[in-house]
Amino acid sequence: MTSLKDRPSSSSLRDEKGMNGDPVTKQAILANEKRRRRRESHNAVERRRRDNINEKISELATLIPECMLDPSAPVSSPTATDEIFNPNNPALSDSTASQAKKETSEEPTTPLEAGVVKANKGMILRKSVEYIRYLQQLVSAQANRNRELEQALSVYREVDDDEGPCRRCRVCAGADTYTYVQ
Amino acid sequence: MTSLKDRPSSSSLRDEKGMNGDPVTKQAILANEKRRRRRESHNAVERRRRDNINEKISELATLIPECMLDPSAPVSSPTATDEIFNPNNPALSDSTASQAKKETSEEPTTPLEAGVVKANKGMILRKSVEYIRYLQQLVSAQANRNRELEQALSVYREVDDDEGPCRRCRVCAGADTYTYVQ
DNA sequence: AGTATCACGTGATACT
DNA sequence: AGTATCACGTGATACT
Repeated sequence: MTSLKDRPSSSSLRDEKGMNGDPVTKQAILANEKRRRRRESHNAVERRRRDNINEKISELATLIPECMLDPSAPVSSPTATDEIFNPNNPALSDSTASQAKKETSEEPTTPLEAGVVKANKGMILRKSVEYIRYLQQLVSAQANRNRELEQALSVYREVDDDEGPCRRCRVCAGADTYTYVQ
Repeated sequence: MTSLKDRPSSSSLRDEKGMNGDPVTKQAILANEKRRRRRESHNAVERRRRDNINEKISELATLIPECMLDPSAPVSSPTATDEIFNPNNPALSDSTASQAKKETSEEPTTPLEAGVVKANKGMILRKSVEYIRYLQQLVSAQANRNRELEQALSVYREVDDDEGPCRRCRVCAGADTYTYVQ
């Protein structure tokens, strides 16, 4: 439907320099002009929106650690809390200087076996979701660990708070001479 | 350019049931048919891609804490490491049950002063970038804090490591009955 | 030839 | 009427 919209924009009419005073023609020209301006404005707005979104996606791509983009990344199950402290884990390597993808090409190997997949938008968004989940779990685990440590410390330190400077702790520090009933 | 592409798809021709054997017509019909199928396939592919991207963006929206979506969010400077442990900070409230945006409307207030902005794609992506940066800083700060605590603990515990199980620590743990030489 | 990617322009729609 | 949002279809393009 709306098959009459693709009229060649009447530029050929306008260039027909007679500029005849036919009111119908003039009206049509004006209407077309108006539509043209509105259309172009609309296109500009849309292009800005598009660029903004793309810019943000590119920014996301720079934030997720590069090792998350490279391999096939087997869609880690969202409840992998155990692996959080695994040393060869993909986060916090640096996250400020990344990206690049230089690939000094020597042979035309298929990009699949090279491990570089050029980072689709879909890929980037998928990895962003994954990364946020990972970071959230990491923060949570660290908070737990922190609480444990704080509590363990408080065991030593609460004496200090209650009774002035902790002598027992000092004893612990110089532990070669402690005496203790069983 | 390409103003001849919008031909009405020849459905009117095909319905002209004569099915005349004109080879030119038949060829044109076949070509159109082929183009139509390719176009529709292409559209389906593109729609799938679009849906995937939109799904991921919606997923991101569920991950970022809702308080980051609501207010005007003054584009926090990326070097705000000091505020990381500020208690009224936008992360880790729950992050599993969020979103919603119910807004039991009473008066037609302008959405700007209501603090609900309906979450554009651009908004979601912007906030995702912000949130990842925030989480990265938080993880880093927590790691530092953890190292401090571990070290502080090691001051007390290195004795234990040297001389077997720490008895003194057990005394500390049951600290209400401890006897202690002034 | 099939199956992806992307940017683009456009109509529908909403808020100002 | 201006300024946004969105989904859609389409051509260009690439890899298989």
